[in-house]
Amino acid sequence: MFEEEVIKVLRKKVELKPEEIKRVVEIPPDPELGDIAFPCFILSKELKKNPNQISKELEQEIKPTGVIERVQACGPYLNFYLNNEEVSKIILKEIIKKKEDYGKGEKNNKVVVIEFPAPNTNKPLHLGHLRNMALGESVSRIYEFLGYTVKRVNLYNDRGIHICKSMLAYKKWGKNKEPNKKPDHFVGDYYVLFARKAEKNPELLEKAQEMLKKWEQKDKEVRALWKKMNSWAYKGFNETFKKFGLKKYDKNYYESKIYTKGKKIILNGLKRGLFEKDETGAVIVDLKELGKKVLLRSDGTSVYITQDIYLAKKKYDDFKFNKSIYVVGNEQIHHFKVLFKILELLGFKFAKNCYHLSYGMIELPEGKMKSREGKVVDADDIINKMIELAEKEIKKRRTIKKSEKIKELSKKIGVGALKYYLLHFSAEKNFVFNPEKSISFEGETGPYLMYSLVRAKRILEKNNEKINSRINFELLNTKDEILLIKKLGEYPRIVKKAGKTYSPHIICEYAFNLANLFNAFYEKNPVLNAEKKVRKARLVLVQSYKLVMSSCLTLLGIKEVKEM
RNA sequence: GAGCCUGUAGCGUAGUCUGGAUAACGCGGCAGCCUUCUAAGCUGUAGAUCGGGGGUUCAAAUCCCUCCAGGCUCACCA
Repeated sequence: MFEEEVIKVLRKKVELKPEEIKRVVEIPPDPELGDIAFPCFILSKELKKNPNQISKELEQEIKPTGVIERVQACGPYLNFYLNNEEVSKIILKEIIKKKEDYGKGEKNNKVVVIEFPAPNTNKPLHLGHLRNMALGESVSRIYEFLGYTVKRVNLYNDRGIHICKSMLAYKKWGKNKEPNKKPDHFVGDYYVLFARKAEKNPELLEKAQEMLKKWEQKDKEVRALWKKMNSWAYKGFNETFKKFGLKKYDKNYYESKIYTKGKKIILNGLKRGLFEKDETGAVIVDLKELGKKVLLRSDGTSVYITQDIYLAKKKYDDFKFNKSIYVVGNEQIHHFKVLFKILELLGFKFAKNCYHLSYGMIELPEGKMKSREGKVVDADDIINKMIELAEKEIKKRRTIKKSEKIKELSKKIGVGALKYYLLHFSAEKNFVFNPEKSISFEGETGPYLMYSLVRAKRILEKNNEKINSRINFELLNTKDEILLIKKLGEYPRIVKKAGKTYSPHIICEYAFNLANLFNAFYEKNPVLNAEKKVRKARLVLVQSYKLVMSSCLTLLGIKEVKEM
């Protein structure tokens, strides 16, 4: 917001359009070098002058006004120093006034549909799903914060050969048992059992195929078993969703209900000459550089992308979205390129508003995760392990007596640490997860953020004065205070950027830097014991920090604690 | 064979879109800081030919070309 002031001043002295100035002005690498810098390189060609000389001349010509306190040339850069008191006043007043709404976008009427994590119902969720969910939930929250209406949807891959495998194993060896553990794990055990048995008895696979046929023919018995086992899976998933802190889904889609749909759309496309039939009778589309793709098999049945085409349109019919986000791993990049291209070919205008938010694989120290071989990090296991570790940490550091309180705290801290860890990488990166080393509670972590917030809350709690922004802003004049305030001022811009690039990691980084500055401030600047006027001023700063950090944590899906 | 993604201190990352000031942060090293609002914290210090090589530019981690390494993918699996 201070950039505009600088642009205004520069426009009067420089033959550049405001957009051109806006493009080149930057924040100096070191606060000592000022608040905003104008690099003079772009002028040197036209004026045929050394940029160092230009900046010197501009320094002489420009007189400080308003929030601009000082203008100084430094080599080819013209550095603008802002008046700290003015800056503090503008930023802090805004935060205190808007409270939780600081940084929020205006409510707009745009709808964002976001789909995640789209699990298969034959086995429990794993660490990859948690990355997916952390991303999906955070991006949802960021968009809500920016003023959009967000519709969270899930797609259950609830039919197919993989489901029949667990079903068959249960039928053969399950003895009609009811789940004696978390029900999705119970189902998953039969999937693993099937894989083990099928190694020696290849005919089991044929049996599973037969079962799938029966399922398709709506065989009563098979369908009943299918319903039963899927309901176990859903029950288990919902527990995990809840434990991981996902908000409710607005709509669930089920592959079993849509897998034959979409055929109409394809046949219609065929009629319009968008697609063609090959010699076997299959409907295909030639997407040139993206390759060819079968849309209907020669026997007229649908393939996976057929239902995706249907679902994309269904989502549009259901929500009239302005944006449709798919949170899906990077192994499906090509699939989504193809899907979106086909939607475009079909003439759906919403095609250009579809976005594949892809993310990288998580590997284990010993290599890739493989669910069939049991080489996976199970979602529930890792969540529970994190909670246990958090509990250990609490007991190490604090003496809290109530075990209920410890439980609640360790849950929030453990899950918070996990979420921060999963979100702090940029999404496209693969990373190796080492259960022993990866997640810590110190340094750049979720608990670090939570802890700094606890410190702020504690100060506010112990204070019994009214906090209002009618203070003397000049009193907030230490280096720590000024840096913290300026960082707080960046928040609205940061959220916008995170939304635009679907990047929760930008919030992570910002929140960490902010907490870092707060901790530095906390260390050297006593609040409650300060002289009255200074105390009042610092309380406003602490309150502002609390509001912004709290907001960051919400966007990351991390729950706050009162103590830790 | 082709396409996409990744490669930055011992380790883990940000910065790359939109080129600019001494390449930023965490972990781990080393040296300090708890009679003061919770030390899950703070301060200082060492540590980098930004995968290699070329090019464009006044200026390249960032743009272009090429090579190397890892990952993902390339019509009737989901």
